[in-house]
Amino acid sequence: MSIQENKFQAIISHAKEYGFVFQSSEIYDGLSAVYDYGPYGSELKKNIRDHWWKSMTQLHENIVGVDAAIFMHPTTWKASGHVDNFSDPMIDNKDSKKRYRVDHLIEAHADKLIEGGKADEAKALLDAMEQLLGKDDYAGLKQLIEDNNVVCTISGTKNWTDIRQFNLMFDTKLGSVTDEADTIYLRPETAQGIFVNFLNVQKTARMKVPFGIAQTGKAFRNEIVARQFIFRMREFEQMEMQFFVRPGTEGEWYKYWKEARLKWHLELGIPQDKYRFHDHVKLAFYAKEACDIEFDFPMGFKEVEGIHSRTDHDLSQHQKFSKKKMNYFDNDVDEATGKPYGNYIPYVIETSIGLDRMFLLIMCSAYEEEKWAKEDGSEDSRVVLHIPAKLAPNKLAILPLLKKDGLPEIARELMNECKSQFKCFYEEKDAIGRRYRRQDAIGTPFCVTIDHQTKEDQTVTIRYRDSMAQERIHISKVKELVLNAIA
RNA sequence: GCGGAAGUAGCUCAAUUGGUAGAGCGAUAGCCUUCCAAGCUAUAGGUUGCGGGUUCGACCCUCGUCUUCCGCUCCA
Repeated sequence: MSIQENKFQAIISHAKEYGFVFQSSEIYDGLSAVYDYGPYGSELKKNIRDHWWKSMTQLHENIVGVDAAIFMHPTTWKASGHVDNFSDPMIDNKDSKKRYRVDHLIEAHADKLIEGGKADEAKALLDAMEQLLGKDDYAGLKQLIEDNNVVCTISGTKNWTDIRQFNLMFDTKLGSVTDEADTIYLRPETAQGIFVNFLNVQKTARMKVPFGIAQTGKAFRNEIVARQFIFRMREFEQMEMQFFVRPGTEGEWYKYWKEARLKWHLELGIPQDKYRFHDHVKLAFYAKEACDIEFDFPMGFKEVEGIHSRTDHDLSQHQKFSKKKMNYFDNDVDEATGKPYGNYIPYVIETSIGLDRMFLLIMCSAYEEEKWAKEDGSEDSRVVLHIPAKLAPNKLAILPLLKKDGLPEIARELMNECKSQFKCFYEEKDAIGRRYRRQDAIGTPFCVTIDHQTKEDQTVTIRYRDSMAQERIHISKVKELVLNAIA
């Protein structure tokens, strides 16, 4: 195992040990690829979400939010393409370990038959396949594969597993009487909740193109292999913003958001060399341009965020399936014609970031094991999370040096003054150094210590997490100092 | 999903060819302490992942199962 993988394991252990992330339902042996956030994890996650939300909606006058339901009308997913594109029967060859889509496998075999001059057999095979696929008869399909001696191109054997359905989407029943219930899906992406509300939002918030709609929320995907901790989960949270633009301007807006989103990451103080763009070469059929922002995780560069130029595909699809006009009337004057741009379906630039991946990014970026020599020559060490102050679960730890002589009372006063402004942590137990270490381990950027001198001149020691430096400041300056750091 | 490895206290690990589990750290409650972990005392915490089998007796042998890790496979 490499050093990098060891570091990843250490981060996962640390996340559990200090109440950031637990495996779901751990007392029942866990649920694969599902995780829970603990006390500090839920704070950090909320802080990341809030920071993103604020940077989108508060700092952009032309972006507003929605909070669409997880349940959506089933037709939504027909329109989006998720029903048809992500529910394929799959089969594995046990010898080569290669997995095939059943239809691809049989079609490839039919092609070979045609090459061999057996067009009739090929047609019969494909017809039989269509029939069985239509009935979802997997046993029949497997029989068909075996009867026709379909072999794996790699191993050359026909040692097949049973056919399994791969469904990207989870389904459930709406309605209390199951018999009469319709199948509905847990959304596999939040974006469609924005698209179906496009006109509601545009009209009620009186938005003019170009404008954006932001949303954070849970999404659900059945992953074939879901590993790597919270990087790939079955239940996860997205932070998406769909930006609606006039057709023809999508290129410049794509460029704008590509730069703006990277800037958002860098402003958190994370080094630029940990990031890179990955421009998609193979584009989805509806996309004009697409790229990922990748981060250098311990397991390599991986996607954190995607920026996609999606044309008018989604809105057009919803117009087609819902039979409701998705037009926007643009009153701005086109200089070329001297007339308003008029009616059109806007094009969309999407920015989509995984909240859980951003959480992992922060943890990986922040985690450090430090070692140094003390004055007496012995070795000292600590584990510290250099979480950006504005995202840290606790902002300030308030620590009376001794739990007597009136020091706790002064500390409590400071606590009461600060706790409505930002998250504080109070502790009077154990040696001061140990208390500092505990706060380092959960990423608290500031500790303040109240001692006897505080009683004389109202100064306290403020201790900085990253440098471990200490300085004395007046107790009345503490709140301001922290507020400035997290603004 | 396939193959390999592993599962003992919150964590890291012990337990002599099978004789019904211990330590350190951590936690909690005190004590002592005037500014960077590892001072003192006490307490809590384990049907040895779970379920069968062999045996007088299983943490140890065996089968199944679950979970995790590694490799492969899949991934709008």
